[in-house]
Amino acid sequence: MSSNLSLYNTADRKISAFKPLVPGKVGIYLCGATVQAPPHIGHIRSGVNFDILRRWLSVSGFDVTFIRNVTDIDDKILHKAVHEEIPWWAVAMKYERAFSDAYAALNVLPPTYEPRATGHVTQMIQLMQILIENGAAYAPGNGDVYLEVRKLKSYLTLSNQKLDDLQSADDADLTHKRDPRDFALWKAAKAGDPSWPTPWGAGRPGWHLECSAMAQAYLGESFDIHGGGLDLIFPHHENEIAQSEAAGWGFANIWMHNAWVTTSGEKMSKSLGNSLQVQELLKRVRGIELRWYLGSAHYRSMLEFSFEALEESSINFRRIEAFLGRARSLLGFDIATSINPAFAKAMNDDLAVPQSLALISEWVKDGNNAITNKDLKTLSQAASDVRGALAVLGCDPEDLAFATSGGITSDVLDGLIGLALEQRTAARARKDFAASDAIRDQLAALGISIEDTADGPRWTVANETSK
RNA sequence: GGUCGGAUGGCCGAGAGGCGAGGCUCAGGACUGCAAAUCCUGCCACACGGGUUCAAAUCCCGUUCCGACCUCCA
Repeated sequence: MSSNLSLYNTADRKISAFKPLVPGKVGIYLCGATVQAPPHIGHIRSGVNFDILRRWLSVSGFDVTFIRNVTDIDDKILHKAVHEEIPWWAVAMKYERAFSDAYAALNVLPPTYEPRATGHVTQMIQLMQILIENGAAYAPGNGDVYLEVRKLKSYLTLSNQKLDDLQSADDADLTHKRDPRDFALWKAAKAGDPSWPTPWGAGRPGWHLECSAMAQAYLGESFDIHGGGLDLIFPHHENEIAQSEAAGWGFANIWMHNAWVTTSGEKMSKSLGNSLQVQELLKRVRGIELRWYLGSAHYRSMLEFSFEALEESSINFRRIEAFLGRARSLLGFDIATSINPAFAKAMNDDLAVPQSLALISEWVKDGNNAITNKDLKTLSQAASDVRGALAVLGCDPEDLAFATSGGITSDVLDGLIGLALEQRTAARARKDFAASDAIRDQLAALGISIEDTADGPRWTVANETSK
């Protein structure tokens, strides 16, 4: 198996050939959600972008182990628990479910493993033990444990900053810290908060520790790719690197970061209220359409959100979907999936999805022409190239993840609508267009659109969400 | 103050020295009883000022504007 994949690495800000640590295998760790609110499209864009990476690696022949964690304990969750008057773990479960539902609706594959922070306290304690033994971390005795960043031989290499240039935090408390920039691996228990016992006192994990511990637990001391949103570069990923390298681990080879969904040029703001939550947008467009939109820009480019752009993108997708529907009925068999070399070349170039979309448009055009020309060979190839590309992008309309109704069988529907269409065809034959148009209008009122083709009428059910 | 990124046609969105990616919208045309779908044609953009080059959206210098991060963040 060989791959020509090149990826951009935040660490050196260059695109380089991807070389897995173990030939044929790839380990990926993606920072997942802190489950303290329902997911918005920014969260899910990250999920979609890395899902495309994962699917492409799999299609390229790699055996992929994909880890995406759940941060189920942190300050915000505790605050929310007080606010919602339910236990902290109930808050975490509630929003973890909301994320899982959103991922599923957009056909983001479940990770190979999806570890929760609270399930890996043992690994975190082990890591802290190593760090303290190595002299990299210290426990001042109050139950906190800190990493001493001044002692690190290299720190802030990912964000290319200098320790002394950082603005110091307003709330830096030097009661226990040796340096204001030392960060907490472990936080001493406060009254009423959940805590776990450790050799240094009871407490709960700091944000950064969990990822180092869980990445090592599932992927080993060194692994291939670590991903997350741009904003995680500092401090989160810097601190993960600090912890893991201070423990003597090689950690991540490649760092990949997805860009924002922006509104009016700015990082998505809360001023839009709940309207950009995944569940809200799914009332406007189908999951497959939302995914197509979120995946359509390059993962390192800002995606400027607007409802208009979302709608336009959906129209574009429906055109492709309609083509596959026509191709399938014309060919009379299920369309295969094939990987066109041009598509592979684009995807291998740091996941050039926008280029891939241009290719798909070309193939759809070729395929439509082939339908006109009754060139089934060209049609078959175009359709399978389109479907193969859509599958990698997670937008294959045939994917069971997007299956709609299992109710009335299509045979029954086809028969019923066929009856109406026979009447209409008869009316048209005798030039009774008033009657034929009436039938078409009545079907349209039911959400069924009719297209007259050279081979007779075709019907499709309009999308419930797009009428 | 430090670090990082951005500005491309009506809109979205690629490209990173040389044929105007692609989509959406709009206009015209073909096909059609009409419609729909499809196809064809058109709409010649790269923040500003200099420079390098036979050739610059792309490289260099300068300027303006916008944004992200600096210990809560996808």
